[in-house]
Amino acid sequence: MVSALTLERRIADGGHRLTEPRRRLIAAMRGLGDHFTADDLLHATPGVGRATVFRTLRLLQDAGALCQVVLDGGTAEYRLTSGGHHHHIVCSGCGATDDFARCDIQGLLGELGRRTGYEVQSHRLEVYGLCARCRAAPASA
Amino acid sequence: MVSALTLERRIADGGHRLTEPRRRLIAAMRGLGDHFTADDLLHATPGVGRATVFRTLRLLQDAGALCQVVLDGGTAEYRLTSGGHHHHIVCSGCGATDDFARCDIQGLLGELGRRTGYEVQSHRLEVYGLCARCRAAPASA
DNA sequence: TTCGCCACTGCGACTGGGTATCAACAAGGA
DNA sequence: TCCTTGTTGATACCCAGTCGCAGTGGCGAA
Repeated sequence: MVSALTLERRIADGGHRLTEPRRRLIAAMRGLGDHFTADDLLHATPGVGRATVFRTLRLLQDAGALCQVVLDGGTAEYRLTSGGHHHHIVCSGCGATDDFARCDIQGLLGELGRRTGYEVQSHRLEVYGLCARCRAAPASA
Repeated sequence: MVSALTLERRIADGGHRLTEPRRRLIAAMRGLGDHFTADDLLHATPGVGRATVFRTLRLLQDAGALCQVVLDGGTAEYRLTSGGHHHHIVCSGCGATDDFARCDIQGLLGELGRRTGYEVQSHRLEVYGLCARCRAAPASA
C-alpha cells in the first residue's frame, strides 16, 4: 500500500495543486483499502463532484501512483500502487487483487515479434483465480 | 479466418436458430475482415437491432467462434477465431490484430499461485506494438 | 402442408463508466 | 493584497452494452 504522504507528494511534485477535494479523495482511497471502483470513491467523498473524482483518478494514474485493474467481466477497478511495471492477480470470488512485478515473458515476446513482424512495445497481463480466503470459504462474497 | 459455414454450424450445433438477422450479421462480419467493433457491425447491418447485434456477438463468443480484443486504450474490438486458448497482438498504429496460441507462462503462473496463495484459473494477455506495415510507413493510419 | 411453441426479434429506455464545457472559485507566487 | 491560472462542481453528453416487452418467425411435429 502506498502512503497518503507519498500520494500528496506525487501530486505536488507533478506541479499540481494540493486542494481540499484531492486531499479528501486521497484519504478516501486509503479508507477504501486494497481496491475500489470510481463509484466507491464517489460515494466515499460526498460533496466532491463526479468529474473531479475521475480527473483525480487520471491524475494519479498519470503520476504512476494508481493503476486500473480490468476484472474478469471487463469492468474496471482502481488500486494504489508503488509504480513501475507490474501486473495483477484478481480473485474472481471476492474481487481482491494482488500485484506481481516479475513477468519473465521476454522470451515469448521476443519470439512473437520475430514471428509476426511486430515491434513489441508493451503488454497487459491479468491473472484470475481464487484467493486463499475464498478457497477456504467458497460461499463467501 | 473462420468460414461463415462454420459459424452457422456452430450456432445450429449449439441448439440455436439460424435466423435472417444472424445470417446477415455473419455475412457482415466476413465483410468487415480481420477485426471490427460492435458499432462497425451495427452500421454494416442496417435494419438489425442494436440489442440483436450484441446478443449475437455474445452468442458467438459463448460458442468460441468470436473473441473480444481489448485495445491499448481499453476499448473493445471483436475478432473471428477458430477457438481454443490464445492471445492477441494488436498494432497500436492501424489496429490490426494477430492471434498467438503459444503462451508458455505456466511456470510463472505456478510460482505466482504458490507465492500468493491463489488458485490460478485463467489469464488474459494482450501484447501491443507496431505491425510490419506501420513500421515501414509510420505515418499511415 | 399446416400448426403451434417458444426462441428470437426490434424498439426504446436504461445503466455504468467516463468526458466536455463552463462559469465560479481558490492556491500560491509576486 | 492582487492576480494568474489551475481546479472545482454542476450538468449535459457520450459510448458500449443490457433489459423488458410485445410481436414475429424458425423449425419440429402432426
